[in-house]
Amino acid sequence: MPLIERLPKKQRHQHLLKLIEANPFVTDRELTRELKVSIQTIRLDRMELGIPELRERMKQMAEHSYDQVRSLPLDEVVGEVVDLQLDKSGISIFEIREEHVFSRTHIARGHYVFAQANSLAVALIDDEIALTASADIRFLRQVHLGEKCIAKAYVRSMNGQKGKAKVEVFTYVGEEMVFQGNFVIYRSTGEDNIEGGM
Amino acid sequence: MPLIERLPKKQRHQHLLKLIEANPFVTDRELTRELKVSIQTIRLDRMELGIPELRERMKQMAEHSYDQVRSLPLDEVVGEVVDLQLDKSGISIFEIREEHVFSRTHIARGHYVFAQANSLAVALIDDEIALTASADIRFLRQVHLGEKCIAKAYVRSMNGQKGKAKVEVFTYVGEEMVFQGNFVIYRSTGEDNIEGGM
DNA sequence: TACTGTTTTAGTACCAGGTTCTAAATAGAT
DNA sequence: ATCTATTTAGAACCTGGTACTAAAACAGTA
Repeated sequence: MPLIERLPKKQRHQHLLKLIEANPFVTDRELTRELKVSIQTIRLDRMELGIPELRERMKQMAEHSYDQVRSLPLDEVVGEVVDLQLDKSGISIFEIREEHVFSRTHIARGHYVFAQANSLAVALIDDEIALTASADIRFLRQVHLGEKCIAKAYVRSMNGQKGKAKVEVFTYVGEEMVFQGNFVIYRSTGEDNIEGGM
Repeated sequence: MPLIERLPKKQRHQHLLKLIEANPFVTDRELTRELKVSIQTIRLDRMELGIPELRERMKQMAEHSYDQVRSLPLDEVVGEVVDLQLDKSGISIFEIREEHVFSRTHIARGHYVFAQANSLAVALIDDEIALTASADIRFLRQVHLGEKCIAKAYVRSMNGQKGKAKVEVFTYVGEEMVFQGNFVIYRSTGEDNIEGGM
């Protein structure tokens, strides 16, 4: 019953975990070359650590991405739309996370706040294709990591079927307004009447 | 040489394509039950249609999602800055890919084009912290899947150390201007002199 | 030194989900 | 009937494993 000096195994386990995390596509055989142990040891280690075999790892990744892709169409909108009255008004919520901020300052990058507002403005328009033509925006104060942005959008005008819609968006964190934007959205009812737009 | 009535095969091919698209995780054996043909026929069909085996499909999906995750952290700046003269001008290139477009129309979502311009405008300012205060933007024409956006930014004015910088950005696809924006960027030289900004 | 227990290695059988190849059965048109 | 395309069958082989048995190598200790 060796009490001391049983570290190499634990160290190998750590090493193994790192190797597989670094490259989930590595086979057991490739790992033997890296860790200088037999393939059986690799397999025992994987069992102890609960790491599934290569094919299972790939399957899980594939299923994961498939689920994501399935839900991506919802991602045409940045932020979660919690209320939507087409051609009238809408509300969306967007939480600022690690990936949305400048790592140094933890302040949200402007384009995410813009993206939320833009997405909501576009979603509001009940039309085949709705694209942003122009926007006039103000960032009123910085938004920080962890803050929840609540964007409220209102359609201010709608001219005809081949026209532009004006949408005003206000984004709040709590009581404070952090962003304000006036969007002009092109609404094409199928025709090629767009001169510009996104 | 059967000239007529050779449709069942083509129909089966169509059916097969749809089944695999609907569920990429289906095995050949499962497909035999759906299509009422032998497993060899399924395999011949897959070959003719160039559809890889289940494991290869899963591997490709896994690699795809892995690549996506890998490339996300590079996103502090949207687009690749290819030229940068701090406080003067800069150029960045951004290729519109699948994940940047509306899946239905293949037109780029506006906020990506904005993000490229915004990122470049911020990168241009040689300061500790640079945040977008406001912007006035125009989307001049749609940008489509596969197009390369070349954004050129110029600093138009700079007032003092605690001031705002005005940056003008033009984005082109080839010769065509697709976006134009006037950004006001706050440059804080460490102090807390920002009233707003991203 | 011999005994004990852990750890590592080796080897075999087996599995899923295929590929590759050869060959036979079947269908359809002429 | 015959010719050709299509479909089916079967066997050998592949990868990257699992499951299991068994032997060796190591360590600590009595």
